[in-house]
Amino acid sequence: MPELPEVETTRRGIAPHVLGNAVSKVIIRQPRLRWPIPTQITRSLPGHKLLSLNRRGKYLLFGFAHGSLILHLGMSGSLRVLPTDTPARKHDHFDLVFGPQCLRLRDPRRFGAVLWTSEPVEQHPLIASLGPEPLSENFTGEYLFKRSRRRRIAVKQFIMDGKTVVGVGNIYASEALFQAGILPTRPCGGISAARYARLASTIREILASAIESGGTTLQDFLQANGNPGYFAQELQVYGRNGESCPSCGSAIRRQIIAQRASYYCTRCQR
DNA sequence: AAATTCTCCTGAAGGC
DNA sequence: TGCCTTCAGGAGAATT
Repeated sequence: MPELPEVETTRRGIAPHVLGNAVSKVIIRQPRLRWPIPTQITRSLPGHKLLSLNRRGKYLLFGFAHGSLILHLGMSGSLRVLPTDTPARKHDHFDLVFGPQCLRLRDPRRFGAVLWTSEPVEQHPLIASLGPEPLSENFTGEYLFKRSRRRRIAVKQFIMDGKTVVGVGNIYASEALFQAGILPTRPCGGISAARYARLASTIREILASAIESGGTTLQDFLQANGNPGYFAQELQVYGRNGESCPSCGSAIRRQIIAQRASYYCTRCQR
């Protein structure tokens, strides 16, 4: 599923194929994603050149002179650059056609989104309320410490909240907490500044290294084979219920926290 | 304000 | 083989 590193990998993968090119056509096969795809873009986009392709959290932002297309991959979405005449398969809901090549959105579970705004994109409600980028300067242990005071939710929930920091999904939350030695159920408001400093570092490191080796995922993406994530092998605790902790050897535990499967070592994480 | 629950959807996996 | 049930999951919306 697309986590922040995979969205970034996607962005880097498709950018050279579409940036600077003019949209020739927009195809909406299934408008019912998380929100309806605005049909106006079939009329308003053709003829316009794609000027920028940025990422904010897990949102991809396609910049045009007269507005921005906001795209989210949800949990099963993928984007591919294909020859425009490639027959659409099941779940291929949306095409942005650039002459001979098209950008195709496939999303079996339809948790993704395609939206349009003619305002500055950072003012869009979905974007405006987002927390800092985990790889930016603003994201520090001190920030996490301050934001968590007088709150009681589990620290795992806290770091998965997009208002706290963007891009930390269920998998990387478990991994970062393991690397930081913090119990995911611990109330966020009682964690020290020193431990948050370590957590901010592990979040940054994990996401950065995931992006770093995103090339492999990118290739799969270009090969259009819907391959599973490269990182499955790198994961220390996620999905490893009952297996031994790579650090101390004791059994990894699975526990549902806020309706999400969470994995941790009861010995290494306090 | 903060926390919790609900919701969208489909494919995979498990039970019988 | 096949049908039915359960579950996973990103994140905004609704509710407490």
